[in-house]
Formats: sequence, C-alpha cells, structure tokens
Amino acid sequence: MNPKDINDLVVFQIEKTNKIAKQHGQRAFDQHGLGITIDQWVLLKIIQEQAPLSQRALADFSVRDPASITRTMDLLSKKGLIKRAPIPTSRRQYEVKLSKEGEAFVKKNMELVKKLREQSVEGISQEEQGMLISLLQRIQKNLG
Amino acid sequence: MNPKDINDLVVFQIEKTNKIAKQHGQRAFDQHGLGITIDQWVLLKIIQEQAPLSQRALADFSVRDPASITRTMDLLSKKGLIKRAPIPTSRRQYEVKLSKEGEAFVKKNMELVKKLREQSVEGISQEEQGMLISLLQRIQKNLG
DNA sequence: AATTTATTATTGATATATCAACATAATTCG
DNA sequence: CGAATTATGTTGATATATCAATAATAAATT
Repeated sequence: MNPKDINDLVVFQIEKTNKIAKQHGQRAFDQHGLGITIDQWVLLKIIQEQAPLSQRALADFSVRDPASITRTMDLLSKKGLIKRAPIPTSRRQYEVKLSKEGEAFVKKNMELVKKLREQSVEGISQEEQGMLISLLQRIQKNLG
Repeated sequence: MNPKDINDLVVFQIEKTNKIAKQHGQRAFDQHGLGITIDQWVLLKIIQEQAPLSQRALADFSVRDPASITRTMDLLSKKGLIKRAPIPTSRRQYEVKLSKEGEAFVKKNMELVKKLREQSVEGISQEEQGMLISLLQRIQKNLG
C-alpha cells in the first residue's frame, strides 16, 4: 500500500516520462531544424485535426491557459503557420486554422514525428498501449 | 497501427495526465497554504528520501536542468526548508539536506499529499499501478 | 608534475507558462 | 427590454525553465 519511495509513485513516473519524452523530441526537432517547440507542434496537430476551432476549445483540448494560447497563436501566426479568422456567429471568438504553409509544414514533418512516436513505444504492444492510455484516462477522470 | 487522432497517442495522454495532476495538486497546495509549488515539493521529497545528495544528483534524479536546481535550492533555502553544506571530499559540490523546518514541513504535509495521490489512483488496483509504472519506465528506456 | 579535459554549480539572457485584471461581447434572468 | 452574469480573448506582472557561458575544482592524460 505504501510506496517505498517516490519512484513507486505513478504521478512521479508520469512526470518523469513526460519530461524525457519532451526533451528527446525537442532535441530531434532542433537537429532537424523545425524551428518550433514540441508544445507548438502539439497545438498545430490539434488544429490540423480539429480545425476550425476557437482558442478556447484549443485551450481546453490541450489543457493550457487561454493566455498561453493567445501568445502561442501570435507566434505561430508570425511564423505563418496558422491564421485566425473572425467567425460569423460570434464576434468574440476566432476560428483558428492552419495556413497553407502550416499544412505543408505539418505534412512535411509528420514522418519525423511518427518515427519519434514509434521509438517511444517500441516493444510495447498495441494492447499494452491501449491499456496504458486507458489507465491514464482513468487518472484524469479521478482528478477532473 | 495508425492512431485516429492525437488522443490515441500515448505521449499526448501522458502529457495531459501530467498537466491535470499538477494543476489539481497545485490547487490543493494553494488552498492549504503550503506556499510552495508541486515541483518544489517533489524536490523536497527526493531530498528527504535520498539526502545527502549533490545538486547534480538531484538534477539527474528529477530530470531537471542544474540551473533550475540551483535556483530552486536558493528559493527553498530562503524559505528555510533545505540547507547546503560543503562536502569534505569535493569542494565543488554541496550536500543538500532538509533543514529541521524542512523535515517538519514534509512530515506535516505528507498526509495531504498522500490523499492527493490516493485520489489520483482511485479504483486502480495495485497490479494495474505496477503495470502502468512498468510501461512508463519502458518508454523512458526507449528514449534514454 | 604540468597540461588538458571534464564536472559542478552559478549567472545572464531568453522563452514561456500562469495568474489577475481587463475589454468586449454574448447570455441569462428579473 | 435592461441589468447582471458569464464567456472569450488579450495584456501586464510575475515565476520558472532552459540554454549558453563562466568560474572553480577535480580527474585524466601525457
């Protein structure tokens, strides 16, 4: 029942794994000259899959502060990867989408990201991955 | 083989869970007036369990930048929770330990942290937790 | 032993996340 | 309808993480 030490704690291992994965991915991004961070990539990917969506929706989906989304969207916009369009039904929200360049960027680098992903779960079966995700989601639910 | 969307990605769920857990924990810390961050708590706990250890060792253990450790140790030192002592065998390293106040602080708040932890894994059996940790460690190894 | 290389901790510069406050717009409700 | 409440995005202040460079020391190499 009681863990021997902090290494036996699920949340500690989650954090550790997260950090290692982020560091590893960032190194690869830098080496390949993507010019963005892992976090920015994640947002681009979400936008690609879910566009058009509001910044609020993006914040919720990515579990990030709306302020942070604003600033990251500013940045990605400056890089020409996304664009914000006013939406007819609400003058308060923007529709965020990838630009043409953004689409091309994601497509171009998808291969690298896929390799990184495959490396991370190497030797872990589909079934195990499913189990892992399901366990993580149960934790999320417990804390939600 | 190919995930439908980003939600099917292990690393995405790891990051999401990590964020939710950290937010949840921080809210509780703030409500109870601990006056430190979750990250700082983790470091205190590592120090408690492993002391004495060098900042380098602490950085490695917690997967953090040594610079970040320096600054956080400065901060925790100012709060009176830890202390750095010169070590005889090397004039380059410090031995980091909890202060008396630090020991008391950890002891005093362990109950709350334990509750948070239990909440996070509620309904998840010991066996499942073990499996989860083992899967996470395999990912860490894959990226190490 | 002297020189080179590596390690530890620190500092400065920079990037980014978060919180609080705000402005604007939409929604709810008396 | 009109006032109060809520929601969205932005900005300012602040905290913290990371990278690069540096200083001091230790270890390795010749």
